[in-house]
Amino acid sequence: MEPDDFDSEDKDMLSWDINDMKLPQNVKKTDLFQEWPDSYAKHIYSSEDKNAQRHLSSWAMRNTNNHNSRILKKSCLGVVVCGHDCSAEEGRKIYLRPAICDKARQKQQRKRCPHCDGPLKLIPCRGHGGFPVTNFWRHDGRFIFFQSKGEHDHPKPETKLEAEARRAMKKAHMTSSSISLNLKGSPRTKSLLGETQSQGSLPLTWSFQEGVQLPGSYSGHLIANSPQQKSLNDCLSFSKTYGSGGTTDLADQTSTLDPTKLYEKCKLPSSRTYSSGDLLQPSASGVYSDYNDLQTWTKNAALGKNSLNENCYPNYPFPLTSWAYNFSPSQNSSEPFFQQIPLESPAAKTGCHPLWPNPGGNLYEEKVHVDFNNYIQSPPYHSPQEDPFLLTYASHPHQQYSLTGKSNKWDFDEDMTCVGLDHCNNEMLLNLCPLR
DNA sequence: ATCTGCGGGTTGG
DNA sequence: CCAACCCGCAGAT
Repeated sequence: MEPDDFDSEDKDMLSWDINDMKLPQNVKKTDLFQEWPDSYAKHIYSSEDKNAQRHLSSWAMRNTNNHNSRILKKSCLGVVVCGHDCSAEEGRKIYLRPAICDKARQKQQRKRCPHCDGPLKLIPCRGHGGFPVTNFWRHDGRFIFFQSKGEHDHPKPETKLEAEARRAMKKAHMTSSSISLNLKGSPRTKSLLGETQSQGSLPLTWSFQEGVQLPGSYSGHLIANSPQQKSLNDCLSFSKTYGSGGTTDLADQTSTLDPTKLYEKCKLPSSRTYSSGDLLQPSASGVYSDYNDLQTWTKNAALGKNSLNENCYPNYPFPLTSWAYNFSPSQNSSEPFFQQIPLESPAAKTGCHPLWPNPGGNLYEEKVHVDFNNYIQSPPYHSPQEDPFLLTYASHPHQQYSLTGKSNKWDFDEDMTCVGLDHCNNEMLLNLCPLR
């Protein structure tokens, strides 16, 4: 707050390097957790920040041995795309999250595209001098220092939450498969089910926007009353939508899914109460500190894209995953915060919202909704990198990243070769403080 | 079944 | 010496 301090503070915040013997300890202001750090970013988080404690990132980061127990190093695995570059409805592409574990990744690559059944291709990250982008985490004193090296040269994969949500969905589908057969069995639906069962990958490519609209304004409901029920329905509608293009009629299926299970993980953050005003309160958390973000948000809202949904997710408590992150909303200035938010957990992605009580805080354990988005996605205004999932909305061709064949930005030169690589581990969660 | 972190070990610059 | 990576182990989900 005081200008003077600010300057010196700023310097401290930027002049350090993760390898320095001593890292600044006079940090007055810690950063809000960044879900999609990119481009040589540096952040100083509070040691209380759960997301930081878990070394989370929405990029698929695997653990890398740097033979330094004090500094945790992780490298990016890139993103898994359809080898046939298929597009779901509306031009959406599929960007799956590479499994972190080598074995799981190999297995994943043997699976087929959830949409066209084509082969899956791993686009490796080469954003750091041809090597994967690396992230470093170091716990020191009351802070957790984060440093990123390199700039991701591929689309964002679905987040961990989204991937979990997918799995959950799949499970739900399996569970209710018998029923579903009777359900509206549109061709689409059927095929999806089949895929799901045989492939294990996401079943669908649903359209996020259509399917996920939150009912109404989000603001009020963030916490609303029976969010769970609602969300469940929403969730279901997703899948259904995907199949029929409809929207909410999954509710009827809901009952078949064993809501109990779905909700297990989905407790809404009951303790938190957010008022609609929270959404735009940048100051409180710094969330919307970025004017552009706000602008974008506004724009979306105007467009009727339910920005909330996209950005903040309203209340969708989608049961599928545990959402746990509380990312701060404003990410790199380059990322509009809504990038992916569409289906993803709102929280997860952007951090924007009301559901998060304290942006740097830990929501971590809350669970949430789902994010299907990843899978396919299409957020309109992002830059390629920003969109994790899929990206393209036909209607918003601007930044699509289509991986079209070889002309794409990402050339899969390695075509399937990449598939073979793997390593294991990485990304986020857990490690509550290993690094000393 | 996976994720995540650790650490031994190899390879190439 | 450093960086990238492979591999297996162990604890936690």
